[in-house]
Amino acid sequence: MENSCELCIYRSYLFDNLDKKEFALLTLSKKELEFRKGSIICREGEKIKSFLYLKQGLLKIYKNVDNRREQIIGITKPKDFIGLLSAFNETTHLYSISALEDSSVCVIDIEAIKNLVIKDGSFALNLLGKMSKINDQILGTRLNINLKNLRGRIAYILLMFREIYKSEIYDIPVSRKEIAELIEMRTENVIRILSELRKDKIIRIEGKSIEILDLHRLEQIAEFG
Amino acid sequence: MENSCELCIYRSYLFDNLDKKEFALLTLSKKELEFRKGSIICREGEKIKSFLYLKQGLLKIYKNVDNRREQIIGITKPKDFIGLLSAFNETTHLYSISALEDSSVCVIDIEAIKNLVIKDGSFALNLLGKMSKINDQILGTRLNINLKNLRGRIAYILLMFREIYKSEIYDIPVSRKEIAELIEMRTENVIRILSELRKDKIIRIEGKSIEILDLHRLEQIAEFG
DNA sequence: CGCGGCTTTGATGTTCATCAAGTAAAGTGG
DNA sequence: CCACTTTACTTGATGAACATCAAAGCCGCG
Repeated sequence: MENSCELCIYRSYLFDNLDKKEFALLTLSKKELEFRKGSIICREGEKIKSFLYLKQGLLKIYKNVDNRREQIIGITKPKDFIGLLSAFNETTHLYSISALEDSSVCVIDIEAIKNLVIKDGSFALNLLGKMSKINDQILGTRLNINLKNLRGRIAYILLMFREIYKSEIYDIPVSRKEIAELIEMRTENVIRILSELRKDKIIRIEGKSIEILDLHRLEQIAEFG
Repeated sequence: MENSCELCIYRSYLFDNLDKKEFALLTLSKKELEFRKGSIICREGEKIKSFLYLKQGLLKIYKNVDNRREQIIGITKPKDFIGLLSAFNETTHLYSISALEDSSVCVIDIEAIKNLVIKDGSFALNLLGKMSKINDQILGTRLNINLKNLRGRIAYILLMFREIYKSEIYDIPVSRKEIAELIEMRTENVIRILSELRKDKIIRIEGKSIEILDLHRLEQIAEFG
C-alpha cells in the first residue's frame, strides 16, 4: 500500500492543506523504510537527500564527539520530523540518526519539499512554524537539563519516557551509557542514582524494566534536584 | 531617510531577490528604532508583533531562570535576525532581548513577513535556510560550551568577541556576571580564570579593556581546556 | 554621602568525574 | 553448542573541579 498516504493516520497535519495535485506529487516521491533497532538512518556529514518523517518507533539524534563517545541531542517520537534541523541549511546532515526501536520512516525527496515550499506559501508558513517549534523544544531541553543536578536529570529522563509511552511502567529503550550521553553525565553516576531512587522506593528498576512508584516525588526531584 | 532600505548597506541578502512591489510593501511596514545600552527590546512572554533585524550594535538574548539570575542564550551581531527563533511558532517571545551596546534595530511588521512568505516561495525558502542556520549555530554553541572546562569556556568567549570586533584589543561589552551567565559558570570563577590568564601572560585585562597577547595559546585552551 | 551592584581574593564544601575491579549479559567464531 | 571476547552493568574509593560562603574595596548614581 505504498500510496496510502491519503488515509495514513500517522500523517502530519502539515500536509492537510495541500491540494490534490500537490499531494499526489508528494506521494509519488515518497518511500517508506523500515529500520531495525540499532541500525543507522543517516550519518553526520552525509549529503541530505530526503526529508524524513517518523511514522512509528523511536530514534536518537546524536553527534560523535571523541572517538568513543556520543553526544545525544534528542529522542524523536512518532509523528516527529527528523533532520529538520539542518534540511534547509547545510547540504549535509549535522547529526547522525539511529533507531532505538524497530522503526518505520517516511522518506520524501527533499527537492519535492523545496518545490512545494516555493509553490505553496501556506505550506511554507506551516513548515516554518513546525521547524521553529522543534528547534525551540530542543534548545529548551538542553538549557533545562544543564540547570539541573544529576538526580534532577535522571528524574527528567524517567518522566520523559513516561510521556512517550504514556505509562508508569515501561522498558527503557536506551542503555545506561546512552542515558548518560543524553543528559551529559557519566554512566557510573546514572547507575548510582538509579540505585538510589530504587532504595528510596521512588522507582522499581530491574534491567531495562522501569516502574515509577512515586510519581509526585519524582516530579519534585526533576524540578528541584 | 526612513525609506532608504533600497540602498541600505546593512540589508540582508534575504531581501535581495524581492521584486519592486514586494520590497516597497516591506519598506512601508518598516521602522528603525534606536536602543540605548542596557535598554530592553522585548521581554519573554510578550506578544510578537515584529520581525527584528539588527543593523548596528550588539544585543543579548536571554531567559530569566530564578528571580535574580539570567541564562544568556546568545549574543546577536549586526546583520543578524533576532527573535527568529520563535517568530513563526509561538505568538509570544520565548526569550528576552536587551542591548549590550547602543543599537539600531530594523522593525518589520510580522504580518508583512508572513504575507511575503505566502506570496513569494523563494523568499520562504531563503528564510527557512536562514532560520535553520541560526538555530544550528545556537544549539551547536550550547553543546560545545558544555563539553569544555571553565578555562576553555572563558577562552572561547574571549575569542568570540575577537571575532565580533575583528581585533585582539577590545572593550568587553558584558559584565563578569554576564559572561558567567552566558557560559554557565559562576561570576567568581570567571574573575579567577581571567586573573589566571593574565598571570600566564595570555591576556592583558584591566576593567573592561581586553588585549589578547598570546592568541595561539588562547586557541589551544579554547579547544582542549 | 550612602546605598546597591559589580569586582576581587581567600577559605571551605559539595558534586561529580575518574579510576579500579568484579559480575553479568550478549555477541562471535570454531 | 561451548569457549572466548567484548560490551554492559554495578559498587566502592579517591580526587579534582567547581560552587558556595565570606569579606572587603570599588564605582556609579540618586
